[in-house]
Amino acid sequence: MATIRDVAKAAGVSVATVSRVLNGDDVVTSVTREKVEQAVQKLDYRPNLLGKGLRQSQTKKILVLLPTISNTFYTRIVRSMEQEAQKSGYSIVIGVTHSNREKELEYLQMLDTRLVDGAIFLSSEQRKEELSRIAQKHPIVQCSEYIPDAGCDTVTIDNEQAAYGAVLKLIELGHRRIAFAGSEKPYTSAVLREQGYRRALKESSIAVEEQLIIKGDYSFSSGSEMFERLMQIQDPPTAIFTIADSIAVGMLRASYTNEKFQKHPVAISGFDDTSLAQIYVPALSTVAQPRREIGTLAMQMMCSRIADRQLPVRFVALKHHYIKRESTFPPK
Amino acid sequence: MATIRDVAKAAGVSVATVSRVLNGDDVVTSVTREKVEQAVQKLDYRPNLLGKGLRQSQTKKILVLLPTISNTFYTRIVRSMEQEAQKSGYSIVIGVTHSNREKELEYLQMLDTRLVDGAIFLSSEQRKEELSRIAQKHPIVQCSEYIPDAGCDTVTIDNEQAAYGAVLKLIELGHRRIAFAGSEKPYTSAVLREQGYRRALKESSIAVEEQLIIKGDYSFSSGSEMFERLMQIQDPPTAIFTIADSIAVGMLRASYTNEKFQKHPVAISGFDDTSLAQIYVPALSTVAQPRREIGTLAMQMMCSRIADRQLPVRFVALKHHYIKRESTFPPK
DNA sequence: TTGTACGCGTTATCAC
DNA sequence: GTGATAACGCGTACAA
Repeated sequence: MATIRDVAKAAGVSVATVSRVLNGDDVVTSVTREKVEQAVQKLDYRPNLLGKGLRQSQTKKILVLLPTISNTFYTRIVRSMEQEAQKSGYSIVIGVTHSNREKELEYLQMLDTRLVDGAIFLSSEQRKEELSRIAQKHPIVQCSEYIPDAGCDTVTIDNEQAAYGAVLKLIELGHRRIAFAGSEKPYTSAVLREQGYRRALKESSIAVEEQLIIKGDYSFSSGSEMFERLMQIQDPPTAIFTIADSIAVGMLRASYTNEKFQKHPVAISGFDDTSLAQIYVPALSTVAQPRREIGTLAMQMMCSRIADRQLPVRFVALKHHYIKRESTFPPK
Repeated sequence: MATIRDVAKAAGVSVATVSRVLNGDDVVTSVTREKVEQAVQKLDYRPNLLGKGLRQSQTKKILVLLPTISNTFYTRIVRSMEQEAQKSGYSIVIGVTHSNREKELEYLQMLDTRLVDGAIFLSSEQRKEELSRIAQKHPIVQCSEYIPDAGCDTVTIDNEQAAYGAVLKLIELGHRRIAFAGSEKPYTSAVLREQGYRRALKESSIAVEEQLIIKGDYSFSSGSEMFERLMQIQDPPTAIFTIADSIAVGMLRASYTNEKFQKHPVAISGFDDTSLAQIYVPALSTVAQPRREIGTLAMQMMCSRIADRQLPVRFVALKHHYIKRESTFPPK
């Protein structure tokens, strides 16, 4: 591959001049500029970003860390990040961590090794202290899922309030026995959503029954299993609030499979409004996060953080909204 | 951040020695090694990959280009790529192209600019000539979706045969009026699947009716629309072969929404065995690709290609298999 | 066994 | 307006 020196030679100028043309320095005369551009064209020259990055200590790449790509919740967030990044001359690359702490650290090496200028977490398995330490050294933004007080910029929603509102909708429909299906792992969003669930019940003078609170992971099959478990309780719930669409869909699947429940369907509420929610039968009532805004703001935070490392740490909670579809109805 | 020079100074040795320790050169005595390692520890030193990459002309990163992350079909492929890459000291980063040619080219710049050592396409919007040109300059592998004769290594399945087999299953169930729902864009897989569909009909002495062959994109809504269109035909099909689970699910959704079809359901066959297929109601009959093997082999091809650019171009088609579930049944 | 010095490709600071 | 040259951080041939 051609280097800047080759171009300089071909154009009969110095490498300095080539660099100036490449970077739009307007001191060069149009004649020399023309010569250089022709040489660039002819040699199909592309600047080596390693050399450039080495010199400038930046590569204009942002690393976006996803726990998995199998959740369509991330699609629009990532897309809006991309668009926002482009405005500032950045582009993004994605690392998939599979919720594995080692894998995460491996990807974060790209910060130390200067391959990327910053990293945005959609979810993290790090401890608060570790994350805080990393954020001290590098531009880090947390997006949607987050670890509290980790000393890095965060954009999310009010998970407690969102869950509270969703459970209230079930109560308004007439439900009194409402189960909570959450996460074994204490993700912040999961913890807060449970708190919202509990508050909604309490404020409606409904006793919180610990046996109606069960936990698993975010897979369809976990949802199915949790459903079976709940239905084995003597006096099963008439409604279930879940912390994820995937769990809710797993439950709906289980309720369909088991004929016993087809005549007395259970109201099920999801979370995140993934593409699954509208396409499933029955369509899922769920909480929608402003994905576009979340992604855009996260990237804005990243860019401003890179521009000024001394900025105070910011925490923003954007507005969610509830979407009523077919999977919630009055108790039968 | 500390540089190799800082480490050298702290350890009281030369940068050369530090470099040797870092890269496991066994000529250094254990005493000096110890000194260096302690200095590395103390300064929390991480080699700058830009410097290293500049020197060695490689970054040990592979770019994986996805058209979208909202298709769970890619999840396992990407994961097996990761695992295979790790064996050779590589790691992967993902670029999402949104099936946009410009975006693709933008990401491919990372090859020219030396940020990654190779790129694997899960789908490409480039023309054959352009792709061929790029593959001449850089290690390129096509995976699953591909452009024929583009002069780059390819791992996929026999799409024609897979479609042929799936349509045959419908014929065996007794269907004679079988529709084909494909893609407006002439993706290789889509074209081949249509050929397989046509061959299955012909070999079963069923006339191919062009009005039963319709096309759209891969979205749920496109699937729904295509279903509506097919059902408006005077003598509608009793079965539909689709080239993607997403299309099939969109169709099932539409058939549920429209009460007219609930009593005379249409058999629908999907493609790819995404996570949706087993969770949907009815569960989807579909063609499964060996995702793990596809991803593993693609990465093996990449690594061997990097090791030897002169290797002959390879094309491998792995074995698919058909999965019968609830969405296909005899005509009613 | 270890150190010196050069080069990888680029940008930026000087002179001219 | 342009050119020579010193960095950036690293690996390695060569010398010691």
